[in-house]
Amino acid sequence: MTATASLRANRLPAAWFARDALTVARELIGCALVHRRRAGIIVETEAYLGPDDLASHARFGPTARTSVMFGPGGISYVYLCYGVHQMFNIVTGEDGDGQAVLIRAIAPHAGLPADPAIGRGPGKVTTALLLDRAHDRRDLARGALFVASTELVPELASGPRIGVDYAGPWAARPYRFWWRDHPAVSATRSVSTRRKR
DNA sequence: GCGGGGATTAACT
DNA sequence: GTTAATCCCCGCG
Repeated sequence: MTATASLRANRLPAAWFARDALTVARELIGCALVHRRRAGIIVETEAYLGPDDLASHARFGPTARTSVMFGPGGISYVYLCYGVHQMFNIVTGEDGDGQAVLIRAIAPHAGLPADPAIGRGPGKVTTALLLDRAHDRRDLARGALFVASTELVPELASGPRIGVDYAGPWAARPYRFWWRDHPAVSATRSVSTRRKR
């Protein structure tokens, strides 16, 4: 059995994503993000809570681009940032919530060079896994793109999200989560820490 | 239509 | 620390 085939047996179902973005963002750390024969361990995420969250694309309500965020959890949301980089997000919560989690960094796991920089940063995540906007609105409960649980038990840290200084009071809230001291994390700024489970 | 800005990155100084 | 690359989306008219 190949590495990604065994991960497939641990694919997370749609119901796993039908929870609030903060919970999903925390619990995604240590899970595997898999696309075809490539897989990375998620080591950094950010939660975006809904239309009230002034850092979120959902702040304008559903639009042609962001309507997927207002659907049920477990669907991908991929968009282009700065005209250059593709960002991979997972919609969470119930239909109508507008919540999502951005995957900011992965550590190489299968089918990738053993270089911690390969998935360090949100634009690098999509490059490493060969994802682009063609993978927008995919159902992660089916198909070649999915998330799988692992036996890993990361030590979690949290702090403010990156690059959202325009979001007023929302900018400082600790909605970013990462695997503490992991070499594949894109920034090392630490505000608080806690242990998983 | 038009204009401003952004959930970034790498390659500078 | 600063900046260029590069383009779609959104809000407004």
